[in-house]
Formats: sequence, C-alpha cells, structure tokens
Amino acid sequence: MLKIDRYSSVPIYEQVINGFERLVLVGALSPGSQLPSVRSLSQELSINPNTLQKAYAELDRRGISTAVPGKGRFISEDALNNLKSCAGDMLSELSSAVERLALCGIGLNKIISYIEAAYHTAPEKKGDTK
Amino acid sequence: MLKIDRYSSVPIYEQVINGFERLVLVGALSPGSQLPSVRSLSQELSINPNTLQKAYAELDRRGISTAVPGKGRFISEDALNNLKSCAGDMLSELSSAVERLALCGIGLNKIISYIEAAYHTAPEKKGDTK
Amino acid sequence: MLKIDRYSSVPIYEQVINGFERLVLVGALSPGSQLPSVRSLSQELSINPNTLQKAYAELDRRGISTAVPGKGRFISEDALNNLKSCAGDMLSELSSAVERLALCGIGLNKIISYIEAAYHTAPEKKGDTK
Amino acid sequence: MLKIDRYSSVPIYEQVINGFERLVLVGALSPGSQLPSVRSLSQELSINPNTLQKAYAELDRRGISTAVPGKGRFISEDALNNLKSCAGDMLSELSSAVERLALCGIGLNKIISYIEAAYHTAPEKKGDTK
DNA sequence: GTGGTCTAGACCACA
DNA sequence: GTGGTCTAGACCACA
Repeated sequence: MLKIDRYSSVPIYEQVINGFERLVLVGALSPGSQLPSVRSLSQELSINPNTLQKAYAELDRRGISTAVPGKGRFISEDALNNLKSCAGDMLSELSSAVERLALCGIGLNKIISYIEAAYHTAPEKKGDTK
Repeated sequence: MLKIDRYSSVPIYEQVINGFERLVLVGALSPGSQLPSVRSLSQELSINPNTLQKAYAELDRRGISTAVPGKGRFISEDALNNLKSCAGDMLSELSSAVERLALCGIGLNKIISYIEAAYHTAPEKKGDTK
Repeated sequence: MLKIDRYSSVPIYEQVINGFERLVLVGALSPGSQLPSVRSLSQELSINPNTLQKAYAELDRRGISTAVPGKGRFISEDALNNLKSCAGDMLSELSSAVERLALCGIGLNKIISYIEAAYHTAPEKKGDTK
Repeated sequence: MLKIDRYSSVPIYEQVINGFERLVLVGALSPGSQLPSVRSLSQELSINPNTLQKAYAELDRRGISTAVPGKGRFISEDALNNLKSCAGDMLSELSSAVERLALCGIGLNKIISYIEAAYHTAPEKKGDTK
C-alpha cells in the first residue's frame, strides 16, 4: 500500500503522511476505510511503531483520520475536504521554484509545457464523474 | 548584500548558499568577483563563522566559487553554467507539487495562470539581452 | 434509553455510566428499578458485553446499582445521595476552567452569564417540586 | 518553574503544555523568552527527553513557541493571542459541568458564588494595567 | 550545545 | 487486538 524510501532525506513519518494523503486523494481510501493497525503496518514497513504512531497522530490532527481506541483508526468524513483546503499552500510552494527557473533563463513556455505533462500524469480519481 | 532570516525554518547556511546563487543568477556577481571573507561576512550578518564556512564550502563544491589560499574566494568561471545545469532539479521539484494540485482538483488553467504571475515577478538579469 | 456515540473520544463504558447516572438524576430511574441485563443491553446498543460489564461494575462500586445474583441488577436505595455527594468534584472541576478563563482576560460577568444560560438548559427533574 | 505530578491521570506531556501555557498567561514568560533546552529540562523534571520533545512540539504547533534548530526554543510573538483565542473552548467546557450540577440540585447562586471565588484566586498578570 | 528523528520495547486503557 | 504514553538511548543536522 505504501512505499518507504529509507534513504530519502524526508523523514519516514512524513513519507507515511504523504502516502496516506495521496491514497485519499486518489480515492483508494474513502471515509470509513480502516487504516492498518500501528503494529501491523509498522511491521510490514519495518519501521518502528513509534514512528508510525507519530505519522498517524498527525493525520488525525489534520482531520484525515480518526482513532477509535480499542477499535482502530478510520478515514474521517471530511478527509477529502481537509486535504483540498491545503491546496493553497501548494500553489505558494510553486512560486519560489518558478522564480528560480526564470532566473536560470528557462523560458516560460518550457515551464508550462513541463507542467502540463506533469498535470496529466496525475491518476484519475476512482469514480470521479466530474 | 545578503539578508538572513534567523527565524526561518530554512537553515542559515542554506540561506547563505541560496543568497549567493541568486546574486550570481541575477548578475550581481560575475566570474572573478571576490566574496567577502568568512570573518567579515560572519560579523556583518552576525552569524557563526562555522556556519558561514560551511556555506562557502558548499558553494565551492558546487563549482560556484573557488577558494584561493592566501588571497580569498572568487566566483568561478563556470558559476553560471553550473547553476543552470541544476534547473532540471527544479523542474522535477515542480512535478510533485503539480501532481498533487491536480489530485486536489485544481484546474490546469488556474495553475498556469499562477505560474505566469510568479514568472513575471522574477527580476530581470542585469545585461540580459534575451 | 441510552445513546452511544461510537466515535466520541469518551470511552463507551464511561458513556454508559454517565447515561445511567443521568437517568437517575433526572428521575427516570428510581431505587428498585431494574437495569437491563448485560446480554440484552449490549445487544441493543451493539457494544461488547465486556465493555458493558465494566460499566455496570463501576455503577455498583459507586453505589448507584446493586447486583442481585440470579435476579438482576437494580438501582440502589442511596443512588441519588451517592450521586449528589459527587457534586463537590464537579465544583472543583469548574475551578481550573474558571481560573484559566480569568487569565485569558474573560470578564467575570461574561462567565456568569454563560453559566446561567447553561444552567437553564438542564432538564427539570421529574416530580421536582422546587 | 514547572511541577509534574507523576501520578496524575493527565499525561506528563500535557502537564508540561499546560504548565508553559500558564506561565505565558501569567506573564512569567514573554515573547522572546528562551525555554529550557530539551535535555536540561527533561533532566530537571526527571522525565524522558522524548516526552518533553512531544510537549514542546505541541507548543510550537499551537503557536506558543518557535524552535530555532541549533539555538533553542523561544516564546513566539503571538503566544498570548494564540492562547486567548482558545478561551472559547474553555467556556464550552464549563457547560457540561454546570448542567450536571444543576441536575444534582445545586442552586445557581451557589455555583455562581463558587465561580466568583475561583475567579479571584487567579493571579494578576505581571504589569497588567488594564 | 541546540532541536529532530528513529529504534526497541514496556505498560496501560479500551473493546 | 486496538491506540496512547513513556522510558532509554542512538544518531544526525545545525550553530
């Protein structure tokens, strides 16, 4: 379900967060879906339960998931909305990269064509009828 | 010449690197220009000399500057080329952000118009004859 | 009779306890009233019998109910008194919240008017002659 | 500076959070004040560095403090405002306690006089001229 | 010396 | 079997 790159400079717990957010965005996980338990997933990914716990706690805090002690952890109703509301942050992230490319002399057209390509590689959402 | 945000989450040494790279890209520093000495600049920016030393070492490593023992440190001949060759990294950085925006349902047109805006805020290079 | 919120952060067994205490305070259950059996109620609420057993045991311990082996579990004679004697705990619970509000600069009058509102939303006790 | 009750049911990391928030509200810590380092304070309170780290991370998240890697952690400019904006949560916390007291037959006047007492035990803020 | 991440493993509450 | 908290201690980046 998730892939962890142990040699990446991005922390493991953040990779986990990104991974699950992606699964929600893609539609692979919907509200009510149960996440793997801390123990089982930590074993499967060979990461420490504490590390996974930290990632899960952050997902809860972001309103992506909800923990029900003794039962498990589930994708929350508002998961998608909570994710989409962060899109603005992404846009501003683009800004600095684009500015730098401009300074490097990369033409605007080249950047745009690159972006169009990237845009179309994004997987369609399951059952997205829009 | 450089501004350091001591409370930014991006490390000081990285801010220094970015700052000098920017000065080169913008044309404020050209091959042969002498960089301030570790001692003087660290004092001016009130940062730790070790931190600055680390930044300078990285600039050397990237082929932006060259240290001439006993004389000082200078922008290298290939500084600009070395910088531009990294543009590819930037492009791939865009990729993940764009893909995520796509998943969030942000339209391609919105992204492009945003990028055009960002592009045009980039300062013109001195003597840029494009 | 009782409503369980399976997604509340307050544990199910505690919701059960609160629920029955409330029923006693409100007068819906009086000394001698029989409580539903563990088996039937756990089924009705679709909660684990162990969880309900734990709640019932706690109600016994607090002197709210008494189990009569072979017959069932009944509201005890002193249920109301035992409940009211806990009011002191509530009062002290108020204390820390009020102190913090004071530190936050909330005026005393604002707090009082809020409390008056909350007070009047409480349901009247059945047969309350005050 | 802080007192930890190791036998309290409220988690240690939460006690730490509450403690520092209180120090800010009381005026003992102001924007720019440096917090004790993770190592030193964890030793002083004889708690695990990880536990303290968790508390500190939460204070950062709440905008009470800011970590400057390599330098230390400092009370943020908006600490007070960020704290006060949570006052609403406190008010709603009062609600359930008051309602229950009402059911226990505690008179409104008794509750109010109790609250007035609690209110006045709150320490004056240092230099509070309001 | 700072803070941040991670592993290993215990122990508790809850269902 | 769930999730949550805590300890012990290593190791890294940064100043």
